[in-house]
Amino acid sequence: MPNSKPVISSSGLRDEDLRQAIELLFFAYRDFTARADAILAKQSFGRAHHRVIYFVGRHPGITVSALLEILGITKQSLARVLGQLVREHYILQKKGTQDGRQRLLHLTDKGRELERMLTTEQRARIAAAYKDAGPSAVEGFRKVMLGIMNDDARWRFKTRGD
Amino acid sequence: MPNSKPVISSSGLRDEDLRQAIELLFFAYRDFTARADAILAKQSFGRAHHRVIYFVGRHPGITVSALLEILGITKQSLARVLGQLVREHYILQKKGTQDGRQRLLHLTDKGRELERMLTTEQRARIAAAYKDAGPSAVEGFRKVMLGIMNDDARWRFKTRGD
DNA sequence: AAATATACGTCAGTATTGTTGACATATTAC
DNA sequence: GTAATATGTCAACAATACTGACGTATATTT
Repeated sequence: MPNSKPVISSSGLRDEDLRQAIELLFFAYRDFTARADAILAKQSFGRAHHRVIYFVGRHPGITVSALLEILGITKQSLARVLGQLVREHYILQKKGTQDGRQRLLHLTDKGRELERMLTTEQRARIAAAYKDAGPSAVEGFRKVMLGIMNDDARWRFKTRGD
Repeated sequence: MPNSKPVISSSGLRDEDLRQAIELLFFAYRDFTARADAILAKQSFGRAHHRVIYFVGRHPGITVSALLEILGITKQSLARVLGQLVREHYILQKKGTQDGRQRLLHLTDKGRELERMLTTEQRARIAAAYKDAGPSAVEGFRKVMLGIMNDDARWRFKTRGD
């Protein structure tokens, strides 16, 4: 006799498949971040520092408030991490020319070097997975990931590369 | 003239694509976990409680050490959260019959109810993304996610559903 | 020019989740 | 009987997040 009847949720998809997706996200994310965390620990930085370094590197001249929105954390939470990175010269703040209230964030050479160290490992991991899976799988991966995130985050990707 | 020459990494993949993947992971995971966190906060539980509830629900009778390996945290970290869930009757511990040292973990009805509350939202999110993306995209998503995680985690999926 | 809004910083207190390290107990394996 | 294993527990600490309140500089509005 069959193992058991597949449970079909109201969406018409098998419950098992949906649960598997939850776990794919959990394990992929857990392992994806683990190595960078280890590197960071050596400099007594944490994952939060990594994220700041990453997004400042990605968007040179980003404002503090834009960074806050990306990270989805509070000003006070960011302040501790960002303050550290600025004091230790990983990040440089430049007063905005158009709007003098803004503090535009840039990586220093030191910051860029750390950023490279951290993401090299992650990029290699992605590259291996992409090569193994093949281009059409990558396209599917992108579609599903975009579908999972909120609308706000989604159009961050729509304006690029597509 | 063209925007700029695409940077090709040593893997033969465009650097931009690899960076985009990093961000897809970040935003999808961030938004995926956000709602459940909100529900949990109302019961003064956190994400750690969710993960324990989830994996015990997924693997009834799981041992403490197996759970520790899945979660990738220390015994002491788990103890606080698990102890709470046991004291408040979300999880039941049964002494192992084969090995009397083991404490096999099970959800109670109360625990199952909380589990359902938490994952209903997440399953709906996945279901919507899957439906939108289509079956072949889902297959690609699975391939890439499996490629991203470590080998240990990967064969957790190989024995099921495939 | 004065009032208001915005961008950013900072202080203080608290919760959650994770870590190390050390030690205790029950049970199984040799 | 001794050693290994599965689990629990105490204590101290660090990272990351939160809320709430207040301060300062600059822009915008009236």
